[in-house]
Amino acid sequence: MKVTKEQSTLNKEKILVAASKLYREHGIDGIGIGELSKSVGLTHGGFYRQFPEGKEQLVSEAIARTFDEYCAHWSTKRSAKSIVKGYLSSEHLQNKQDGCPMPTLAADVARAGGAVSETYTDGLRRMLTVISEKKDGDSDHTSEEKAMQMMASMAGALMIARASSDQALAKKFMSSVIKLWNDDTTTA
Amino acid sequence: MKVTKEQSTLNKEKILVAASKLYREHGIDGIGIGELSKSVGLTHGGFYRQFPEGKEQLVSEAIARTFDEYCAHWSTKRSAKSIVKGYLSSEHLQNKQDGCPMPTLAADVARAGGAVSETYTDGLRRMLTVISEKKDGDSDHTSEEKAMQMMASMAGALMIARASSDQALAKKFMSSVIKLWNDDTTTA
DNA sequence: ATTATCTATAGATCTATAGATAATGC
DNA sequence: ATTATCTATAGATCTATAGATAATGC
Repeated sequence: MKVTKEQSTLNKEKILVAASKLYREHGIDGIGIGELSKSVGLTHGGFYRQFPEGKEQLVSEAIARTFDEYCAHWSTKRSAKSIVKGYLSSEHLQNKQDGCPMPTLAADVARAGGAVSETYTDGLRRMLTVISEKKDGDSDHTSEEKAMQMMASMAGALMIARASSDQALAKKFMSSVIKLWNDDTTTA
Repeated sequence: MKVTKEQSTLNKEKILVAASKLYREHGIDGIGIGELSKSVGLTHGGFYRQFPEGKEQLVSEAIARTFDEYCAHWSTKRSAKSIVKGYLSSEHLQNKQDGCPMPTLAADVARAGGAVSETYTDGLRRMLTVISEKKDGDSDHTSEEKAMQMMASMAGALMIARASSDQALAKKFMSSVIKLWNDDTTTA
């Protein structure tokens, strides 16, 4: 039953990766410790050795991982505009589990508060930093204010689009925000 | 035990009003039939006569009510800009239970799908209509595209602000979007 | 007689813990 | 000897249903 320390670390990794995806897909309350453990081939009893503080610890660590991953994805993009275009794509619309943690988890985090909210806030700051390092018009960086406007409008549009049962309406919300930043001429 | 038909209708109203508020505050999975019934002084057994199709019916009807209420609130505002200002206020930030159903419920609805998503989509369309009837610069109405951009950016900013444990960061997200629409000079 | 509500309960969850097990790592 | 995991279980939920109750409304 006992496994090597290396395997044990690997098991914790597997739990975090699975949690990160499953929380984005089904919400923080949508997945229990039992189902999560089973999804990586473990039982739920052993979970509490890996996460002695229980579910809140798991959620915090999984959210930190999710922002790591998502910031790394943005880092590969050349400009803020290309981030917006990729964000508001039908690929991202249909794929919650590997997508941005804002439209999927922000409401859950607002309800959870505590350590979860602090980890999340740290992730938001990291996302802002990534955008602010992108070029914007003449400037070699994007202002914090504009980065915030972009994040809010992208996250809102994708979240609304996912809630809509009307695909045409969903696409209109997404393309309206793409257009907002394509037609934009300010360099704040 | 049996009450008058009038009282019975009133009881259903009370359940819907309570559900509308509690869902915005705690999420759709955050309140059970038992707790909801108790909050209006009923037991959960009688719930299924009022809502024969169960929780999904309740959620759909409660969401329709929420949009009714929220659209009525917007209708009292003079301009699209005044809607934005009221939306991104600390009052709205702190008061989920009477606030807009986009930042609180859109992610839950995306997960729920089905009839809930259809009711929600209808509500989104009604919100668009209310904004589009507001003046915008020279024009006596606001374009659908601009209404969508406003809704997405407002909903995103408020949702992110509520998830943030840093109040200063929360306010910055909100004021960035207020500024986006105050500095705006286009009339699409 | 009809029916709105209540009581009681079934069957599935959920988080968390206790103690057993068995392999690692000293 | 230590410890990562498993088994079993406690105690709280959750949605939903069956049948009892008692007041309405014919």
